[in-house]
Amino acid sequence: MPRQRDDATTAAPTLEDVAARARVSTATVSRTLNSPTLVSAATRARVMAAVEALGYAPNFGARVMAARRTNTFGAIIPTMENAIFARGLQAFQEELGRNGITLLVASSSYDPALEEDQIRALVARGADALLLIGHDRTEAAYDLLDRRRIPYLAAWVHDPASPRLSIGFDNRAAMQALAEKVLGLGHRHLAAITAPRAQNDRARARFDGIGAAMRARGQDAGALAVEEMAYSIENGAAAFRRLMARRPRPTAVLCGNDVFAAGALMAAREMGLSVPGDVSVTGFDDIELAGIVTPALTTVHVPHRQMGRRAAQMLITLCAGKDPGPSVKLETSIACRASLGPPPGA
Amino acid sequence: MPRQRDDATTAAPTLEDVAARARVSTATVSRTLNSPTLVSAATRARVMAAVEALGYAPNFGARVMAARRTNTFGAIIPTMENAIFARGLQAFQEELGRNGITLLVASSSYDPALEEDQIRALVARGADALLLIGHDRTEAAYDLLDRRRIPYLAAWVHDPASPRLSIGFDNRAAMQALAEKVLGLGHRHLAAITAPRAQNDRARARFDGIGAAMRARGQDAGALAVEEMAYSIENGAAAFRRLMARRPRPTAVLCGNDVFAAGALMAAREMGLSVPGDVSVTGFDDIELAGIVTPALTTVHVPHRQMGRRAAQMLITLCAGKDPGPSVKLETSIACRASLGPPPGA
DNA sequence: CCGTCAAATGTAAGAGCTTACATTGCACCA
DNA sequence: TGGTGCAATGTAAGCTCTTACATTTGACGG
Repeated sequence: MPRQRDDATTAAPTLEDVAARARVSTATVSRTLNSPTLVSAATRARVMAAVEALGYAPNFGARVMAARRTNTFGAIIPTMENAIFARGLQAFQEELGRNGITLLVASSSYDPALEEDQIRALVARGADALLLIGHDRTEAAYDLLDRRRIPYLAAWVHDPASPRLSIGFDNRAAMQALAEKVLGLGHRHLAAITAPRAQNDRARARFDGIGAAMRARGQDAGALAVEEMAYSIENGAAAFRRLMARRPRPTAVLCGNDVFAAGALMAAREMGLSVPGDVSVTGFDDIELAGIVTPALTTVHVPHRQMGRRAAQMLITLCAGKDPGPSVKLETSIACRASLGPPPGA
Repeated sequence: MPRQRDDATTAAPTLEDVAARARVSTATVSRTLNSPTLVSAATRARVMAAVEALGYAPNFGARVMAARRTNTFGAIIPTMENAIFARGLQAFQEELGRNGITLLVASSSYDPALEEDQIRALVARGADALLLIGHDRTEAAYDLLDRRRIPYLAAWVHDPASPRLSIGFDNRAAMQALAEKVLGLGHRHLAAITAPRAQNDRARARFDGIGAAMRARGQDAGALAVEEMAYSIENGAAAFRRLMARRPRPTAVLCGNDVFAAGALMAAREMGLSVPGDVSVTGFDDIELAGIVTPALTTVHVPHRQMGRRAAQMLITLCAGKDPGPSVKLETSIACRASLGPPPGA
């Protein structure tokens, strides 16, 4: 079983190499690395010296196979391109780090099939638990997760109707509150820019929130002007231009997230429209961007960092086989900034 | 932890389980999955049915151990919090995806010790190659990489003086060109907001570029007002405020990246300063943000996507044992937008 | 009708680690 | 001085795959 020495410079050193050099058994080396207290100080020093000298790093695959756990969590987010998930994920990672857990991140491009692939990849890599976004995914994905008993948690959502564990906020109610505020200012011609709703429960919920607010005021929700596109600044700008061409022209554009809203603001500037003088614009998520653009965005503030940190804690609890408690509903608030005002002539 | 071995319904199905169900040997199952052409159609169908029925997914660790390669690349970026690396990384991932390679991402928080840990983690996980940012890292990190013969590539830099393979641009020359443009407009009191230079060659190079431009014009580079902080909007704003308190008050603030510049713009607005009327602000990187803020940022445009894509290609070539060619120098340009103008009274 | 050869499949040896269990050695006490 | 018990260490059995090599099967030419 000893490896050939002729390629010793290329091949990674193994436990056995370290053991040989430190003149102990492989078990002792393993213990030195994983449960130092079981090893005498003298031996420990000898082993560490050998590790150092050889530049040894344990082979992860082998370790996983033998130990049957990885101390690795996975997260699959829809996109890394914009900052929607950045802050939450950062907090998630920090909390995991404090607990000695490594985070692997993959992105699904808002594509359920791709997400399923990524879940499979992460599971195969031995992720002990997964953080996912929202509840919308393929049956096969849920199947895999349940079958393998992989603990997982849906973040960025709180849907009382779902039996699945989640941490997040009520996207629908939050958007409804914002829409009610807009309506309360006297706006009668609303428009929405939403992400494709078919496979995105957050987008769907947010959109529905607008309709709910309109109906609550006795308005016809069917009168809402809608543009549906993938999240991006460019798309937000394009959608805004099209909305401004409609008649009656909307006096308030409610965007599915801040990225859209930033695009809308850009388009407005290009078109020479004043915000909120000619038209109001609102966002959702309160990412950093929201405070930077001019005018600053009125948007739904989401407790990103808190969500990330608590998600980590819940998942760790779950992994330990303990009860993480029920799904967590976080509170959102409306960040009132300059982009929202009364309709023109009001 | 989660999976106990005596619980058949919980344990992940193994190759052996699939083999038993399909009434073939484990070798045949493995071949069906990895080299389907070696297996007859009938057998293949039987095996696939078993795979399906059992929800089998190969154990990555075991596969790596046996096959000694992972088709996984790793990337370690300094931060995920802002979008500096997002676009390049996305392109990198897309190109890898086209080649059947999975990307694992980790972030180092601009901390070399942490980066070293992350390198170790990724290498242990069997990353076939690594994408790193810049050339500044610990000796130990380079040691590990060289020892294990892990192909790696430094991106976001092109330092002719470094023998190490890289793809990127000349940060120094790019910033120098921008600074010369600023000076050409008549500015005489420059200020800089830079990231900590000690362990960040890009920040250092950019900063040095400003000094070079000043000297080239016969100015005293020592007169440059400097603020050094970690990249963040908040810090950019704070640094800007402090710079505006200096006398003589700078008429142009050159920021180490667009995030700082966005912060500076915010602070200027709060202070009632007009940009570029009272003070000009420039950025670096030309991330999406640059076009969104008001006024839009004059900044150094970087070909993010091209860099990401070509980085992937080079790394793949390197992994195949072929010659990736020399380090690649990409061209930057100056994106002239509204935030830069002549100094007041000029 | 047999030998040959290729295609299809099987057998079994690792790959590097963890850990249950076994062994050793030594201090301490009766 | 022999027995006890514990701390330190060793032994070796897996963990789940891939693949070199071995075997089986059947078509086909002579």
